[in-house]
Amino acid sequence: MPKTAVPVKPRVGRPRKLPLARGAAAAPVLGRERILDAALALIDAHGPQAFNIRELAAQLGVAPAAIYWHVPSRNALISGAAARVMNGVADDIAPGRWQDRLRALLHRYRGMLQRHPKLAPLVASEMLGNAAFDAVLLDHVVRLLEDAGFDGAALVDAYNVVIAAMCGFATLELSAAPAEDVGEWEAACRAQLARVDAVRQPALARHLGALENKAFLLRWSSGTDRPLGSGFDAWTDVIVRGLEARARALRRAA
Amino acid sequence: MPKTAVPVKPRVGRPRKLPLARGAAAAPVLGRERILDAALALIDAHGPQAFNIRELAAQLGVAPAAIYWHVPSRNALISGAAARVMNGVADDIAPGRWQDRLRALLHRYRGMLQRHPKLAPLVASEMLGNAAFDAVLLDHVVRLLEDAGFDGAALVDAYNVVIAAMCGFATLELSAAPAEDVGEWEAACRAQLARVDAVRQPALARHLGALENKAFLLRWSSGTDRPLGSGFDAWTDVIVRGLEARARALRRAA
DNA sequence: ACCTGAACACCGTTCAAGT
DNA sequence: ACCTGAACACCGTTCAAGT
Repeated sequence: MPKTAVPVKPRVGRPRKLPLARGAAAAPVLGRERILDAALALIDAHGPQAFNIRELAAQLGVAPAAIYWHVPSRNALISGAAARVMNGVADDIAPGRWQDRLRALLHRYRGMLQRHPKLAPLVASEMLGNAAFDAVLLDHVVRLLEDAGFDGAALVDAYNVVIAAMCGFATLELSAAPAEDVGEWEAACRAQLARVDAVRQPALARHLGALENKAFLLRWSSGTDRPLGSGFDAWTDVIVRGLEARARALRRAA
Repeated sequence: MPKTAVPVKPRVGRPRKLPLARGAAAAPVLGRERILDAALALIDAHGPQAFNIRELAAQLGVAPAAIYWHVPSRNALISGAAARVMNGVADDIAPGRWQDRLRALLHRYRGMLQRHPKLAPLVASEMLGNAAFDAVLLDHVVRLLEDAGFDGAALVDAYNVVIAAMCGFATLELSAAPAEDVGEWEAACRAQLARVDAVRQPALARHLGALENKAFLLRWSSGTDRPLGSGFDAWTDVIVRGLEARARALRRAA
């Protein structure tokens, strides 16, 4: 939501840190790092929708306009906070079979989202919107796909599969319900469940008891309250087995 | 971003359509349907971030406040528009092997997002946030999983896998880059690519040419301009093969 | 270099009042 | 029942001015 007071305006841009004049030390009370830390804390607490610069400034004991000397926009703050969370997902992944490394990667990503669930609906889009990707992560992915036997165009496709697999399940699992009304939301979900027609949706009706509050679109608790652990294990299992089978099939065709 | 003028206020609620008094026909110029149509058109055009009620009202030739007689909030408008897009994804899926039906489902969902790419970053979260799920879709999913041999808790897990698979790839593929600056964005991406270190990220560097602008996190064109068709085919292939293999493994263990 | 005060141009939402 | 006018309480962002 870009609301510009004056539509036509030169960009702000990051200030380049000039070396301090010797002796004259102007204590930099704010600084980009401190701002991003505080922004991440606020977003973790109330979600990106409710995040606003005036509260951030108050939290930092500073005038709202001060933020803009270090960061060009609210969006950049959200992206920056998301990037800070993303970085390091792929560090310290133990060597081993490519299957195990892939599983470790998926678990790492999910763990990161579990620590920052409010970011779940954003990370996918922010990941793309962020030119600052984690090169270590991508190198890991490419290497494990080489080990799996992919190459050339097939490796590119498999790479996209892995990235999508990384984001896919965890994002859905941890995206929270609308925080507006708690009980009202649960009631609406239960009402929908009760409306399932055993005649028109027989298969669904058969398994409704098992699915209730444990399945996407049929649950009201979020992934933070009720983790879908076995579902996530199934997810990694399907991805790994699928990549194995596809690699075999491609090798056979070649 | 709930900004309430008066924080404590009773809810608005949907108006119940009373039968018109005979003769006295007050032409209902607005109506929930017409509003949602216009809202969807605006969101398709400029994205959910830029969507605002005042423009919607202007588009409908009406005062902004008039909207609130039919719809309780801006969020409800976005959810409603998203729901309208979602509905019917699973209609007219041809009978056949469960593998083919699953593939058809994934293609349907992607096709829907391709027609409404601006909704891509939302649909996942709106799907969850929306108590009005598409029962036909869910019944389809459960039925094909029964046919694949899943049952009980394993079926619940597999169900979650299928839903995540449906949203996973297409959402990433069609989530657009920040619309702010076009060329600047591409330049930033290219700069990142150039910064990949052949020594520290050797595997990534080896395939960088093939990945450039064709892979998640390494592309600047969106899925609307450059569809990742072969990547999506790989995705469905991996999911189907993975589910096949998992079903076999579970059967063997039982 | 870094921050403040005050303003501008927007918002979503409400409320009384009209018809 | 349905819509308008006008207001309220917020926003992000800018700009001149301070230090």
